[in-house]
Amino acid sequence: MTATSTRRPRRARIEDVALAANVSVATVSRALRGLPNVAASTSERVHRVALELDYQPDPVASRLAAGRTKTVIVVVPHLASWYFSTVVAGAEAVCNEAGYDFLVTSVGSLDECARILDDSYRIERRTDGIVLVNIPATDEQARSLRERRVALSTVGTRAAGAPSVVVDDVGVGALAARTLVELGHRRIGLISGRGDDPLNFEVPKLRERGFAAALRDADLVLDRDVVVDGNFSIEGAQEAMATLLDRPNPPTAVFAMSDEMAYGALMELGARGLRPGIDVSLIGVDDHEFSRVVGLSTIRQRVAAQGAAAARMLLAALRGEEFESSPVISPVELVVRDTTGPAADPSESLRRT
Amino acid sequence: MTATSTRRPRRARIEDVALAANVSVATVSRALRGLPNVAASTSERVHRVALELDYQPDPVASRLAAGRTKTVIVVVPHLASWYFSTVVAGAEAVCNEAGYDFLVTSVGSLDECARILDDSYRIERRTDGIVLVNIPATDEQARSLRERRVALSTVGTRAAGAPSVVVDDVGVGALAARTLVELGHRRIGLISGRGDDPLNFEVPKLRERGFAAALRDADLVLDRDVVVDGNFSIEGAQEAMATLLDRPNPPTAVFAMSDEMAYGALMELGARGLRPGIDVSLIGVDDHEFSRVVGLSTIRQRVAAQGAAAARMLLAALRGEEFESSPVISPVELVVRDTTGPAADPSESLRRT
DNA sequence: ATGAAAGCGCTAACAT
DNA sequence: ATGTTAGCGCTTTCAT
Repeated sequence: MTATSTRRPRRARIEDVALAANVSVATVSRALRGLPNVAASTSERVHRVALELDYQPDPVASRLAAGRTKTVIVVVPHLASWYFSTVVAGAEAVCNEAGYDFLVTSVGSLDECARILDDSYRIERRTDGIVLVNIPATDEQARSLRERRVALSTVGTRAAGAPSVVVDDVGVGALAARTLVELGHRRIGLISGRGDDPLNFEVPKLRERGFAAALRDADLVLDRDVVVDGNFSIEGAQEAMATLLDRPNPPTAVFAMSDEMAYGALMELGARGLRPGIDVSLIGVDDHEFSRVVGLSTIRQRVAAQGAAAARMLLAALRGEEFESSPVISPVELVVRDTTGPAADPSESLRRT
Repeated sequence: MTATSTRRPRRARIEDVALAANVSVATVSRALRGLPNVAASTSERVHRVALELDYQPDPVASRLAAGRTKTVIVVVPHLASWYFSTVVAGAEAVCNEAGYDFLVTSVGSLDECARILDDSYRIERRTDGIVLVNIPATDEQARSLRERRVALSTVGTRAAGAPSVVVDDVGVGALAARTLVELGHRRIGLISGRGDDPLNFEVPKLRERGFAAALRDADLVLDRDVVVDGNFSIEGAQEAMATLLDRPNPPTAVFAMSDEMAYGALMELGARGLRPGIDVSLIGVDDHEFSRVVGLSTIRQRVAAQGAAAARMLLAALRGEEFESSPVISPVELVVRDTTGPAADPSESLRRT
C-alpha cells in the first residue's frame, strides 16, 4: 500500500473534544448544545476544537442518555397512493428541515396500527412523536401515548387531546351537492368510499352526511339506489358508475368522493359513449394533478399542506408549546372544469345517442 | 382517585427478567435473541418470565451496545411523485416485514444527498443500510459507506460494489422507437426528462440512446429539432408537445419518457383538436394507473417490485450474504392502448381538420 | 461557570 | 451452559 492508505483516525468522541479543549465532557456537551452556563470564551473554544476534530455526537448514545430520539414517525394506511404519499411528503419536508429523523410505516389494518401503538412496540423508545394519517386512535391509545410522553398529531381524524388537521368533510359533501344542484340536476348519484373499512371510515361518512343534507336543503332526497361504493379505487369506481348507469332511473350527475374514483367513473362514461359534463356531470375531490388532464371538475384540497401542518404542530408540541384543541381546518376550493354542466332537459333521454 | 388509577409498574428491564428467572442478564440476552449456548429449559423459563413481565428490549440501548440499528433509510429525490412513492412503498413493505425501522428522506439536490452520505451526518449510527433511489453515488461515497459498514443498494442507478435494480433503459427507448416505427412513422419526436439535472440524469440519457439507435436501425435519424425537454412533469411536457407541433415539420409520433409527461402531451393534443393515435401517436413509460383511464399506450415497468427488490438485496447484504455484482434487470412490457396508431398517409396534412 | 460521577439499558468478551 | 464485567458514548444531577 502507498501513501493513499491513510488510516483514518477513529471518530472523535466527546471525550476527545474535552481533552483537546481542556474542559470536562459535561462542558463540551453543554457548549455544543447551546445550553446556558458556559463562558462565551469556553464555548467558542469548544466549538473550534469540535470542528477541527470533526466531532459529531453519536445520535444513538445521546438518545439513550437523554431519552429523546429526535425522530418522528408517520403512520399511513398505504404509502403508494396519491393522497397518502403527498401527506407524507409534506410532513417529511418539515421534519427533516427541523433535523428530525423521519420514520414511516404503513399499516394495512387497525390491528397493525394497534401493534405499533401498543406498549410492547416501545414506540416511545423509537420516536418523540407520531403523526397518524387518516387513522383513528382510541382515547385509550391517545392516553397511553401521552403517558409515555410521545407527542401525537393527526390528519384526517381527531384524537383526544392531540392537535389535528382535517378538512371540513361535511362541507365538502355539501359543496359538491350544491354545485350539482345549481346546475339543475335533480337526481344525483354518489360514489362513496368504503364506509365499512375500519381504517379511514370517518371521511366517507362525513362527506355523505354533508352531501345528503345539502340535497335536502334543495328539497331532494339522496336515494339509496344511487349511492354505491367505489372503494376509493379507479376500478371500484368504474364498476360503481356502471351500477349507477344501469339503474332504471340513472342519475344525471354524480359526486365521486375522490378524484381517482372520478377517473374510474369517467372511464365507464367513455365506454358507454356518454359525454361527461353533457350527458352526465361528475365532480370529484382532491384536485389530483391528473384532473387537469381530463378536465375533471373537483373540490381541491391542499394535501401536502395538511401533512406539513400536522408535522409542524407535532414539533411545536415537542417544544412544549400548547396547542388549541380545536382541529385546524384545511381549506378546500371548488375547481370547475369540464365535467360539470347543466342538467339536460328532462324531456331528453339519457340513453346512448 | 379510585382503584382505576393503578400505578402501572415501571417497565421491566433486562435485569428484572434476569432476577425473576434466576439467571444472569447475559443469559437473558442470549435466550431472548435465540443465540446458542442456552439450555432449552433455561431458555423456556426466560421466555416465560419475559412474557409475564411484558419485557421488550429497549431498541436504543441495544443499538448502542451492539452497534447495529435494525434500521434502513431510503433516499429519494422527491417523495410526492408517483414513481418515487411507489418505489418507497415497495421497499417499506419489505423492511417493516423484516422488523426494520424505515427512515425516509428526500433530497432536492446532489448536495443534499452528499450531506447525508457525508461522514458528519453519522449515517452509520442511524441505519444499517441505505437504499438510493435514482441517485448516483460516487465511488468515493460507496467506499466510505462500506468502510463505515453501512450496506448499500440502489434502484435506477448503479453504485460501485453494491447490488442494484434497474430497468434496461436503453431497451426501453429502443422498444418505444420500434413500436412507433413499425406503425409506419418516419418522423418521431422525443419528450425527454431534463438530462441536465444532476439527480437522475442517467435514465433520460440511456433511454434516448436506445431510442436513437433503434431509429438508426430503421434508417431514420433522430432530428434534434424534435427532441425537447419535458422536465418529467405534466406542464413541462405540455409545453414540449406544443413546441414539437409548432415545428415546420412536426413529428407524427412522439415518445414521452414517462406517462406523466405523456399526459401533458395528450393535453396539448386535445387543445389543438388533434386526435391521439390518429393524428399523432404517443407512447409513454411506466404504466401509471391513470394510463388506462386515458388509453395511453406505454411501456410498463414494475415500480413497487423494484423498491422491494432493492430492499431485499439490502437486507440480504446485512445478513452477510454475497450478491452478484451485475444489476438485477427489472422487466418491462409493452402495453398497447389507444394512443398509438398507424402513420397517416404522408399525402394527408397533419393540420387541424 | 465548570467538573466528577452516576447512570441510560443493553451486548459481548472473557472467565468459569 | 452460565455468570461477571467492561464497555457503547452520551446527558445530567450534584458538587464546587
